[in-house]
Amino acid sequence: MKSSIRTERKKEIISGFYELCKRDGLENVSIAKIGKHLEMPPSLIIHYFSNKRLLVLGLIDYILHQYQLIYKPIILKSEKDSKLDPNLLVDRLFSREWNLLFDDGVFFSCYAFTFRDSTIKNEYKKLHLKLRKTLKNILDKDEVLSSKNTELLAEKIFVVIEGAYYYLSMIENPKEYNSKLEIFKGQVLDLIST
Amino acid sequence: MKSSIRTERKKEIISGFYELCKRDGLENVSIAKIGKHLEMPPSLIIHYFSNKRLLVLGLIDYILHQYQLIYKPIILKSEKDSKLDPNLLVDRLFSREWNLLFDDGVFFSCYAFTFRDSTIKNEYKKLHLKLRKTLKNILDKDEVLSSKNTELLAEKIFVVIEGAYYYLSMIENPKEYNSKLEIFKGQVLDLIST
DNA sequence: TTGATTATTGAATGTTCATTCAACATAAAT
DNA sequence: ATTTATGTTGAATGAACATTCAATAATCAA
Repeated sequence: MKSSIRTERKKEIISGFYELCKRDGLENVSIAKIGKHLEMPPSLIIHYFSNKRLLVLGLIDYILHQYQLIYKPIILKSEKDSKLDPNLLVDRLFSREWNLLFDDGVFFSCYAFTFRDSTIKNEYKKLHLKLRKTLKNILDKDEVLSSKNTELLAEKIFVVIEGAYYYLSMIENPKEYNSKLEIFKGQVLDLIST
Repeated sequence: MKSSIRTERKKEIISGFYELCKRDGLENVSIAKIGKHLEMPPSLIIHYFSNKRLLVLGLIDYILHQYQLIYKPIILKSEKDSKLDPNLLVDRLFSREWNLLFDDGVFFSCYAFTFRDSTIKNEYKKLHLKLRKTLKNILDKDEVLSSKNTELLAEKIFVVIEGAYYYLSMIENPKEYNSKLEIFKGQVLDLIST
């Protein structure tokens, strides 16, 4: 199929774009650089993404997709089990897997676009809403919790996760990282159990 | 004094740089554009900041300084009062003043630099540490709280504030904004009172 | 096999970029 | 008054930029 070449190439370009952003920063990556990195002429990149704005939109799409993947194992786990194990849930919510899925620097650079592009802002919002709903569904499985306001609870848990993500991404020392991590995990467990 | 001209000019340039970042995004601001905006030749900008990296460092310095200003009224208030009023503290911690002090887009663009520049990362960390200490000092004023682990408490409060800042910056609808804000305020009050 | 569509190339476009430089202007120090 | 340091200007540099275009190659549908 011809369209698969197109799809594959687009993926390849975005992935190369992402790698260079990781290395050099979003503001230092040009179409020419991506071309050199992937050994293809810049005109081919323009052929698939007709201008740089669309290329950036493609990158943001990629980042948001990766972002979603963090929650996939949590969803799968909760589908299997009938009962909620709070400790396991919290472990997964705070797993370091996101560090493997996408680079923090690229993430925040993309997030910054949110403030000047309402299309991008809405994509971020849509994703956040979806993730909170997922968490609410997981919480609703628990007999004790389901009698409470799980929507509110999900909101409170999320703000800790997001704060922790921002905060922990600054810390390099593994010991310090883990001690902070335990604090935030405890904070979420307190929310669930009270 | 001659050095005051230098200081004033440097301030003027950073402030113009900041304004353009707000409007066009950090990645779209050039030295030439700043020059046009301030009606001065690009060579004068290079005269004060010898290259673009130093210019960006100047901007980050400015942003971090503004960031700090958010906490100034809280510190002043706590110096005056001998007793802690939790509601007032929370109101001030979540005041919308930061929106006046600096633009979210510029803030996150600068934050993204953290991941590729350890000098910048350390500046951010230093500031965070300082702010947490400030909060701990305020909490220690309270007789009841001072018997608890206020350092831990400050950590937990901060992660909610940082998460809320990230989260709320995406929400434009004032009604939605305020309802979320109340949730997070309540979350911090629960931390203080339990 | 032919014709149409898509993939790929490389050269060319004009613009903007950060930075340098030499010249001149202003103010401070002697 | 003269020297010295700093402020300011505008022109010039070459590199890098996004994007266009015409030409060729590969793949598909008929």
